[in-house]
Amino acid sequence: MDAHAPTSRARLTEAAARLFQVKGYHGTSVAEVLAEAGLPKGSLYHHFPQGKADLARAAAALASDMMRDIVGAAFEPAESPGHGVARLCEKFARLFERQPHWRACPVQALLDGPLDRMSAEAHLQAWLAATAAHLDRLGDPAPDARARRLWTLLIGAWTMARAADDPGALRAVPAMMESADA
Amino acid sequence: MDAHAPTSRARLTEAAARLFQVKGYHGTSVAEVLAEAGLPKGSLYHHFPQGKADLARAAAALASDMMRDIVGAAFEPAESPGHGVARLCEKFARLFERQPHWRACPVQALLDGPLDRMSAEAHLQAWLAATAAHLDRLGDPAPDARARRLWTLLIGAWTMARAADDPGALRAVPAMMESADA
Amino acid sequence: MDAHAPTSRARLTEAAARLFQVKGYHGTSVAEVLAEAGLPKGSLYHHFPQGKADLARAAAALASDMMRDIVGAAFEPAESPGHGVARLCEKFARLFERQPHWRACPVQALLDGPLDRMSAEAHLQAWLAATAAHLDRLGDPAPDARARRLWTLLIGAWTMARAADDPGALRAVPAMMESADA
Amino acid sequence: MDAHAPTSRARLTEAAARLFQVKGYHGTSVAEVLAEAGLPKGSLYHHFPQGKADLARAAAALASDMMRDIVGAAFEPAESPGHGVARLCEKFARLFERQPHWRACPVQALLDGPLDRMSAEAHLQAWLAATAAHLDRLGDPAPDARARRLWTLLIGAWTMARAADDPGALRAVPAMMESADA
DNA sequence: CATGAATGAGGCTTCATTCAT
DNA sequence: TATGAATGAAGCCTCATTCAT
Repeated sequence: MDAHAPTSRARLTEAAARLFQVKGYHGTSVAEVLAEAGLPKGSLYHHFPQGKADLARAAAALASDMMRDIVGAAFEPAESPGHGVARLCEKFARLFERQPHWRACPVQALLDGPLDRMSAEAHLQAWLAATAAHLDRLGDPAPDARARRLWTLLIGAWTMARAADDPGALRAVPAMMESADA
Repeated sequence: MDAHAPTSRARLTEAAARLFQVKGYHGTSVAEVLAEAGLPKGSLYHHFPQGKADLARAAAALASDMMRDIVGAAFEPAESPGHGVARLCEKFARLFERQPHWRACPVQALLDGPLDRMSAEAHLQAWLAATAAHLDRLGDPAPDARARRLWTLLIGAWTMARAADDPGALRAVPAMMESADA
Repeated sequence: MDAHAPTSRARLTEAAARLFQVKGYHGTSVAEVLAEAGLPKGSLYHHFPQGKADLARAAAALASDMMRDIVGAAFEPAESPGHGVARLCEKFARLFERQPHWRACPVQALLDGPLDRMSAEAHLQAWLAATAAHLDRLGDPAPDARARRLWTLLIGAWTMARAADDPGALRAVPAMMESADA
Repeated sequence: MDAHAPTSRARLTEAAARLFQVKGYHGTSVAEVLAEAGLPKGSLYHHFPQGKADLARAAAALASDMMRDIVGAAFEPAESPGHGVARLCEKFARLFERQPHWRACPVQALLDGPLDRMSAEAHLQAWLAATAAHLDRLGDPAPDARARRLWTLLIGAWTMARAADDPGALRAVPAMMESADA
């Protein structure tokens, strides 16, 4: 009702998205999600009748929407495909540095837990499609292949960044996009 | 003791490596590991006094050794860096197709569970170093950068292959290594 | 208020009577009752301030009234005690066949849940008394004993019918009433 | 191992049989069963991997065996069918008086909870068969019909005894067996 | 009067681990 | 050494009920 205070459902979804991303679906208890959201025990099943699995689906949808927004915010002011790629990688590097739950690759969260593979792939394809659309708009001659290449590198780099506890791998992605020797 | 029949400890480690890779550390119960290994309930703590965490460390070490062997087997008969890369990607694609637990990216398993980040990175660095050594031997002018690029792409491609339920992404990696436009 | 459309209270009572009879008081949740009645979550406590226990009392009263009506409908057109008994047993057999919730013996429902034993016995005595009155009117020489005998057999036969998934036991009651050898 | 101290499994089964008979399957919590058996929380699933439903099956089997023993003990010393019937009813009346959990009709317990109908009927048929065998041995001319009649009356009488809080109904069964006018 | 949201106690079950044999 | 039994904390979920609107 109140547009300013987030609803209980939204708080649960946000808390779940954060926790599942860092600790995984099985590594996160619903009690933790409720505590993170600041809600009492019984309030989960009112908003998510299917329980934890429902929560995972909502969290994945939220993460997917956020990712689409981040891609949009990175590419919209860009003046060239390369500029957009650089902006996106830098955004991810800063998220990695500043927000603990962004240290885990958001794509991995889609593949853990009860989200069926088809839904996970649909989310991933949405990100690829959004990226390709921006690349196309900016004049990239092969937007689909470039988007796929970019995301392949991003996922791998994110995993390496996490293992190294350093966002350097994410910042190295633009150079890897430009040349075969980087 | 018997060098031909796998010992109980080895069977536990192998079962754990398989299960942790697919379902994650928190998604796998010790009961499942014991069932997969075909061993009785009480036998875990004889071989792994620290319990599940011990098992995770042993499983990671086993997976790491296997990966080093796979890299070696791919690069040793290779006649050029590109040939080695192609052989490695094809090996991974076939593992993905033929063995269910290889559908999950083996690097991800290092980042779940109680393995400390330093150990996970050490395993990953070992794979990078082994790959770089082979590339160097085969005459690659920038073996470290190429190894890093290869593994970044492999990790990303593996994740995409899993989401798509198709090893095509892994087979596309060699082309991505060669040119900035692939 | 509307005499033609059943009120919310009546729909709740009927739903509860049906469900408690089949699944028992503890086996039925208030959410199920509300769903069966097609009413929203919050509406129970407007009609039954004491909640589930209140509902159980109303359901028992409703079942008791229905039973008295069934006994009346069976015996009123009867031309002899035996005819009335036969009609009553046949009615029960048909209810058993046609309405799922009549597969469970209605007397059992009185003994589960928060209905105090005195109330349960009062309902049962009312059925016995109604039956005895009809038998007396039809000229039975020992109406009380015959009513008691009839209901003892009916309760047992109903239980057997349910276990056998066959109303035959109910249809066998009239013969058991007539002779010691049936 | 020790033949004198009942095993944990036996204590659980006995506790469950008692509690399910009085309070019903849904009205009894596993915590209550464990408390009644004097065992800690985790010990149920070691002996009954399927949990509460398994416990219900074991409890029904135990109750069924006990009933067969009671029937045997009543009829073996009997000198005639009528004598056996009288002894059985008196035994049940005394159980009703002396042991709280025998106030509930043991047949009803078979029809509550997860025991499938076929199993419930099998138990009931076993009691009928045991009773008929004894009646036959004692010279009853129609043992099957008489056994069926006896159990129909017993089940009904037990229910009435419970409602009345008085075992009189059970003690009235022999007379009902003998004559159509009782 | 009517209702969706909220609430926390308690339900059943699984867990990793320890113990007695 | 090897193992089935034991253990209780913690897991997810359902429950009957109350409340704010």
